[in-house]
Amino acid sequence: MFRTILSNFSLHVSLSSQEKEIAVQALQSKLIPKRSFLVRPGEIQREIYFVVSGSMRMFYPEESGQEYNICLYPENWWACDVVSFFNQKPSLNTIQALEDTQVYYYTFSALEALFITVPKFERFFRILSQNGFEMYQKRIISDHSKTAEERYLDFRKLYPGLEQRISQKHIASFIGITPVFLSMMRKAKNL
Amino acid sequence: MFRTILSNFSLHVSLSSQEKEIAVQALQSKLIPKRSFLVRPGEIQREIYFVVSGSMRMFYPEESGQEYNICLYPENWWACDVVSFFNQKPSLNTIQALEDTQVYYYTFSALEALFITVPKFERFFRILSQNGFEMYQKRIISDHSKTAEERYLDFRKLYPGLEQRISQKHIASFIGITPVFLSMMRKAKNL
DNA sequence: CGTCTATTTGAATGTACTCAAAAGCGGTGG
DNA sequence: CCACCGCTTTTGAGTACATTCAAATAGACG
Repeated sequence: MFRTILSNFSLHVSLSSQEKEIAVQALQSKLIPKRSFLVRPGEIQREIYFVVSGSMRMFYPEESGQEYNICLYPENWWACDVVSFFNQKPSLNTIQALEDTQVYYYTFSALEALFITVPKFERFFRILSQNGFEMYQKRIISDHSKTAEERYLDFRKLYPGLEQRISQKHIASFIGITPVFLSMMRKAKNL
Repeated sequence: MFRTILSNFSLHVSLSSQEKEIAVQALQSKLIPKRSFLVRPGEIQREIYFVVSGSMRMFYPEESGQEYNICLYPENWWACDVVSFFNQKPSLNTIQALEDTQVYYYTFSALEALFITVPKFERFFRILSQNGFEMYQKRIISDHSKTAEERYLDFRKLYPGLEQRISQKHIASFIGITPVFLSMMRKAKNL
């Protein structure tokens, strides 16, 4: 049952079976219906989610009503406004389920407790944050150096198969183009 | 002498005079000549720099020879490839002085020692990282939502006065446009 | 089935880029 | 200290990439 999350932990730390047990005990789980929200601007992110199935997005809702997808979270991704969660300060963003989504999650306080009992997890989540940091740095470079087509292909490499599960407008928003242009491009280039 | 760095610390942590003393003792300082390099791709970032005067840039050097400025660091900024430094893994980027630059710095091991004697500094540098994280997230949204002109004005707000000290091609690279277009835009709009 | 949203299509437009050449500026050596 | 060389910025013309607006079509959901 906890196979996927345990193998995710093992990407960065190696755990004894006892440590695995402790980590798993502290987890909670829930099903998030499509279109429902986990965090909204002004709220503090109090939980960090591991996506078992389904997918979510984090977006910045501009005053104009425009939404900018910052990150997509399919299976095996950790979904969370990292800045809000680790500083327990209000989020600027919204996290929303794009499909019915099954998650495991730690509350902030459960995670604090886990850090004390099994300090390795501090390392794990530090690496997780740093990977996010690196991913965003690369996105900036990619936005400055690549065409929409290249960014679309990068999206498909980063999130294999996801393009068949979520609407094109969310993909367009993620790569920073209009849905209209994504549609034209896909047709013109047979993508 | 350490006024600027101490007031920088006090943005996020409050320190006793003894703690200040310890922090300052662990600092080293050096002068980095214009155009010289602090980190190069493949090297591990072993020091974290506080800019006292002058300025530096971090850029990603593409195979093609093209360079993409990821961040600019004038006075009172901490300059460092965060990912390389905190994980002590090879950097992908280059850090270079844009002017003769005076810095204070901690080596990685000096900082580790400081974290043990004055744990508050762990908090300080965690907040520093998270601020970087947040800044990059905002850059992505900005790249997806704003025009070159708006991004140029944002640049000038973020780095007051810096536009008179560094070459336009570095500004253009930072905001993700060509130097030619920056020049045209500044003329057309009297910026 | 009907409504609402998402996608497609087309035409016109705008923003930013490329290429090329000229002008400006800064550092270096004679 | 001046002259020259190399790099940066400017200027102009032509082009490409991506957007907007609008209307038609297709899909999803109650």
